[in-house]
Amino acid sequence: MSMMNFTLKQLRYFTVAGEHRSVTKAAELLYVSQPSISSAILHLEEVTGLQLFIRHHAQGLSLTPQGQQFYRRARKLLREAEELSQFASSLGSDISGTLNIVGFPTFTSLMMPSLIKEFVERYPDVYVDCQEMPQKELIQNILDCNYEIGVTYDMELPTNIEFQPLVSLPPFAVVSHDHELAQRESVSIKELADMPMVMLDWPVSRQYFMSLFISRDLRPECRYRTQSLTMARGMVANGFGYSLFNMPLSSDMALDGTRLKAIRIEEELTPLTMGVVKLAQSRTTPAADAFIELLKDSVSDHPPQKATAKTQKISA
Amino acid sequence: MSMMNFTLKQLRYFTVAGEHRSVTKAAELLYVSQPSISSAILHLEEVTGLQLFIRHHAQGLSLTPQGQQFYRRARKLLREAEELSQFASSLGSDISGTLNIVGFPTFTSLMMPSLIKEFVERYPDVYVDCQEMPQKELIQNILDCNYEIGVTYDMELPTNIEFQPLVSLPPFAVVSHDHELAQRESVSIKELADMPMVMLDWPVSRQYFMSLFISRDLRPECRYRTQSLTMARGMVANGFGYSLFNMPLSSDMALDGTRLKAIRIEEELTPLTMGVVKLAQSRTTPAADAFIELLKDSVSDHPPQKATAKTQKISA
DNA sequence: CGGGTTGCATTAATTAAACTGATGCTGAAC
DNA sequence: GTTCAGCATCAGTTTAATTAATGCAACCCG
Repeated sequence: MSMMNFTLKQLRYFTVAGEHRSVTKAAELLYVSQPSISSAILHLEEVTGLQLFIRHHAQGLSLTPQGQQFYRRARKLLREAEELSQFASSLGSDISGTLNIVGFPTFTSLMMPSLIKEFVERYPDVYVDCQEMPQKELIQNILDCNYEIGVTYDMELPTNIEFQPLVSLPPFAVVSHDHELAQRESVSIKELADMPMVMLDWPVSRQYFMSLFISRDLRPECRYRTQSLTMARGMVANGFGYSLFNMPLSSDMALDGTRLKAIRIEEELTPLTMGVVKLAQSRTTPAADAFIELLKDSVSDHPPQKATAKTQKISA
Repeated sequence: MSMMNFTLKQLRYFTVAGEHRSVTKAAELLYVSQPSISSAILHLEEVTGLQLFIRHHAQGLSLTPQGQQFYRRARKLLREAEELSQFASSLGSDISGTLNIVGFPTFTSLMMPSLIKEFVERYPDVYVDCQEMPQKELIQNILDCNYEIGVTYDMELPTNIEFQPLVSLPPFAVVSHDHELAQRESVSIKELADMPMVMLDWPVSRQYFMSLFISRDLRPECRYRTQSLTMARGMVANGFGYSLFNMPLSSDMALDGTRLKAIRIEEELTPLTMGVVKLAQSRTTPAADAFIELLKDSVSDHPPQKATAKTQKISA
């Protein structure tokens, strides 16, 4: 198999010789010796079995009819090789092509749509593919190079994943507007431990929320669990209990119209850090660099909350 | 200029490694050593400036997003190179492509249309380009390789033109149906010399017709000249004089309806030989070979006149 | 018609490139 | 922690490309 017994260089030598009807001229133009051209042509004639040129003694060459047909196709191939070469260099320098992003569910649905919109407006040559999925799967996809960058929490990351922190998200409590805590300005974690809790049950965030209690030798009254953020909001708003979030509420209304309220927690709890993950060993594409830059700008302009937030501010 | 710092072989090594996510596997499949694959990939990464693969220690490679994009284009180029290779081998073996023919005017208009029709019916993959032009120009075009084969007379041929005789065409006289010779079965060249003649004035045929007289120390009464065969027929049919032809009349009627008659010449005159010309040094394409074969068959089945014709038979 | 010229092919020697076997190195698996 | 898998590196070798010099055959010109 693989009958390509010729090289691009030989094709190039051949075409230039064909264009100028001269081996000698081609050698001059290509800055090589005349026998190099000659042998390239002979080699092509050898492997194709065609007579590509007629040699007019003392006055150059001319392409045979077969040679002309072969010439056209050879030129085409060389053009395409050149295009590949330019494509490769544009891949390394232009902000274009496809950018594959994967993000942690809550954050992604909340932040990415507007962010991607701004990004593609600024860089219209980029096509963005953005998916959301749980942490474990996300990391696996980054490891497998299915996605170039991920946007998620600094949790359960293997050593060969590089994490670039974007924003620090301390947890806060959420209650319904008629909850006993609704009028309080702040609440302690110790108080919360005795109240019924609605647990947002993502694989990694659950462990995090649990650790907030356990590190203080507390045990939350974890009465309800759900994997849906919308569901959790609804349950809290309907008075099932409080919940702990670390992404801003964005709206104080649950899907059924009942209302929520965010309450600061008095203790300084270890925040979750949201950031960009990628393979440590992989260079980023220009498109990914640009996206990360935009992400940083976006976070510093409109922080979901301040990176070092002591007090809690929830955007309406 | 010319940034193609890679070879087809390197692209091939790269793509196979990409497909199998393994340098080692690619080396096995391609029957080369593992460092060969490795260095090809490194070279490509060098010249493109891209990181094509991520090396997972002890468990192969995977293509980076950039690597995937480069891979697709590389595969495309390799496919096209393979196609070029196959195209070249089909050029040398298939009866297909374009066949350029050039012919001497009278013969071409008379014989080629039906011949080409039969040819393309038998070999539908061939596109035939057939032109007619005077001898000098025809030969120049053959020398310049603008046409692969020519169909013409064995006259004024340079040494590096190869001539393959097809049919011998002795000249005959043509007169109007009410000419004084019209009822004669034959006429001598000596008689004709004193009669008014209509000369078909092609560059080479004129010299030939003149030589028929001059070699016998005769001088024709060359009253009228024309470069148009149709015109010559018309003038003869209208009684301007006789003419000498060597291609069959094919029809005994001139364009205006007046009639012609062919008369055998008593002397055995040196015939013109019609044949195929091509560059001596050039191999013929399969299509040209097939065409020449058909030409030979056609001539031997329906000879314009017998190659050694003594008596004159004119097809209606 | 012969010497000079032109231009491709050939040759032999050189240089560059590709290839190989062996070894090193690093993370993964057990 | 030890072994294993798998890519990179190295040094030596084989192969291919390149070159300067020469050969050769037709064209050109006086």
